[in-house]
Amino acid sequence: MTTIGFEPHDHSSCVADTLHRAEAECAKNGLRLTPVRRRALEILLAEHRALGAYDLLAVLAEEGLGAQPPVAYRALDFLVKAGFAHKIEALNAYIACAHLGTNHTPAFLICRKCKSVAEADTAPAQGRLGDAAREAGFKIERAVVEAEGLCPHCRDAAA
Amino acid sequence: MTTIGFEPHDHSSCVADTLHRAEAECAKNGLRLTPVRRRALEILLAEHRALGAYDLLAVLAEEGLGAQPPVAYRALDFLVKAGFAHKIEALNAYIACAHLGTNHTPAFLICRKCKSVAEADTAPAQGRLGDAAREAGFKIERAVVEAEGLCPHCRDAAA
DNA sequence: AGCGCGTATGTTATAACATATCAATCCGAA
DNA sequence: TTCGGATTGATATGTTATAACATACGCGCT
Repeated sequence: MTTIGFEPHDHSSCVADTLHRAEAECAKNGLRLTPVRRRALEILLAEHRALGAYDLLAVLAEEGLGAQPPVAYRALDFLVKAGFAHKIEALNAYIACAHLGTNHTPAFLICRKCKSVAEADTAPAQGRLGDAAREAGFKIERAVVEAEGLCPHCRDAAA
Repeated sequence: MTTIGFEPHDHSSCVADTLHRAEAECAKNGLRLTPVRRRALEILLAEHRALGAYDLLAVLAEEGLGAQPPVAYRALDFLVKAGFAHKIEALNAYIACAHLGTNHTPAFLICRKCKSVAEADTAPAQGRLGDAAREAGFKIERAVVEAEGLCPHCRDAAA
């Protein structure tokens, strides 16, 4: 699976594509992509960066889609549960899923300079972490894998 | 490297041992293990669980070692920077390092039931995550690897 | 001793992130 | 069409983290 986020790409189609997939998923699973939820996903999709709940809320509020924290948190909760977005624990922030539709365990590469975030896929439970867990008798249900550092662009700029 | 946290072990020596190593590290590197810092480390060491900054603060406050948030955050900041403690991002909480002195990239196994946390070591930058990063041209500086699930004990209890 | 400097602490206030609760409303299924 | 679950609206509050500024302490220097 490719790592999406740092490479140049056709972003408008990347956005439209994800929205379509999300709609299809909802139709299939009886979920409702309501206006707030849909708009929240669009806002997250607008950038390959993580947005804080209150950043999202600010945009929604401007558009009259709700002004209180629960509005943003409910929308984010829905998107995360549906697999349309992920929470970046190291940033307490949220990002649209870049691999929507594929069954995946996300891993993130977070640039500390420009704040862009790429979503890779590393199946951590099958690697060394899985080995360590097996050895300890631990049953992994969810894995958080986040790497912080410099993206290709900022790395070149620093050199 | 072994995974410390779930197995029965001589905890009082595990605590004393870590404190000694921390003192040695400080002496070697010109760091100061002041009363608040030392006590904070002891408090974290008391359990193989993660404590919130305010949990730590409550204990420190009881003992007259400071009553305001910055006291706890400064102590935690020192311990983390010195490598004596780690932050568990998925819990917004802190835990004493179980492998103090060894040069390591920690990975955590977090039991969602009993909240115990084991520290493993998986060198994630050399596994699949490292491969993905290399492929993307990303330079990893820090990696957060945290698995949530059931520890051996709670797993057995559930079955 | 007195001074200068850097580290650590004390204290207030506030920023940033997140959830509880309860009432009102929507919308599909029976 | 009415019931019930899902969604939204709104207020309040809980939790985690940091900004900002003042003060105290340790230590080398003269």
